[in-house]
Amino acid sequence: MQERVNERLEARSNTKAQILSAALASFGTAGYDGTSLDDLARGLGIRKQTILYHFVSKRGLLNAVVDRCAGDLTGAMDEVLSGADRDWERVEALVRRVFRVALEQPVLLGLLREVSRPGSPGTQRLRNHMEPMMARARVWIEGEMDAGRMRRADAQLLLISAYSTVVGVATETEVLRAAGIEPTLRPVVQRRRELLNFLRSSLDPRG
Amino acid sequence: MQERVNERLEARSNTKAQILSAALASFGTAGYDGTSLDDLARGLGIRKQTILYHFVSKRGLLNAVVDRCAGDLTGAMDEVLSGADRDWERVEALVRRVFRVALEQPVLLGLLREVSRPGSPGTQRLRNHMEPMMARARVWIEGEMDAGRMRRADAQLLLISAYSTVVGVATETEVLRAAGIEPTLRPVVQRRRELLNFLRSSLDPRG
DNA sequence: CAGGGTATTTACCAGTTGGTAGAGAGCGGC
DNA sequence: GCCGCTCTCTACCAACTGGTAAATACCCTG
Repeated sequence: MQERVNERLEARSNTKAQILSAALASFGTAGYDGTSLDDLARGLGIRKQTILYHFVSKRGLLNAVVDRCAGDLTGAMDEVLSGADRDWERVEALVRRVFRVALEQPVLLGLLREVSRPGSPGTQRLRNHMEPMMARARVWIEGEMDAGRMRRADAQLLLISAYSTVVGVATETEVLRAAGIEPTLRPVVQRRRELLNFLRSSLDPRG
Repeated sequence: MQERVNERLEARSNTKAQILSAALASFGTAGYDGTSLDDLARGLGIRKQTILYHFVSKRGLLNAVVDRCAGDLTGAMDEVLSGADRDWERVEALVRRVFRVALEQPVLLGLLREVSRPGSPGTQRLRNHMEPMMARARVWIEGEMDAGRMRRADAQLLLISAYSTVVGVATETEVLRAAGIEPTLRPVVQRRRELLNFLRSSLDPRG
């Protein structure tokens, strides 16, 4: 009995999850306006109304996609902020963890890029998700500064710079592909190193 | 008589130029798909068909906008590459000149961002414009390397990294605004400094 | 088997999209 | 005065957009 119920729940979340991941890919590559619900449905072999049944409206679909991505990101950050790493090691772990998400889910970067555009629907929603996490990171960093374990700097500006670097990776990957270069890890790793260097020189008291 | 002709030519290029700059702003902020010709025309107090008369199709309008922006960029780079600066000074002048364009025309950054998206119409056209200039810069840099005036490095990857940084400035400015921070020059200048540091450490033989 | 929730479908719609056809206005040259 | 060129307009359209309403298939429970 319970087994049956699980089966149905799985089936439900299967369709819903498929829509969600297809929408993520489409929003991230073609953009919100460039995504048509009809095309999306056709690609999945279903009817558009099935999408609307699960997500009410196109906007609702975007919200769900943003929620999922923001969850992945804040989840990853949360993991590190609840972990054992301390001081500079924690900053480094944070950066590496976020980059790992980006590498595992390249489409997520595309969405982040799309949704970072001012005036884009979803910007506000993403911000609502990220703000508490950013505030938490900021408070922690400023605490470290007060304790003398990190050099004094504008924490918020630092965070924004880091965020931009991550989103910039998306752009760079695309430019690489446009330039006819097979996307490799190299530039991404280089970006990560640059960011770490920048943060170290700004924060690490030994730096 | 000639005066009259000039008047008419001015009038023509006036309307056309107005459409062009309005389209640049709209494509750069709302995106290509998010831009409606009707809205664009309404904003200019003209009819959509006037736009289509001048640019044949929406795609043609985008092409014209991309052409203009690419012209501004390659023009600026050309200026430096034809200038008197040599060796590392020339690299620095190049970076500063491109950043100046970006600061003078923030909308241009928005378009660059929009058009950098893979699959976006206009990507190919932008590439066609930028490629010769990039190739020229690359050849020059590699020549400097061969002559021992610059340290050996992957010139193409360096150029792409630089390009991404410039486009990243657009993203960053937007993120700043989204974060409620009045956009100032500071982060832009900081990005420029970072890029220059990166290039110097990669290229300058003096370290 | 009857009833009820869940999921997916068909049928339909009003508004908007980019684009075509063609008329008219304003101008200089003959 | 009329022609021809450039420019802008009105009128119209087929295709597509996101979204509503309602029918139907499916499955579990009673």
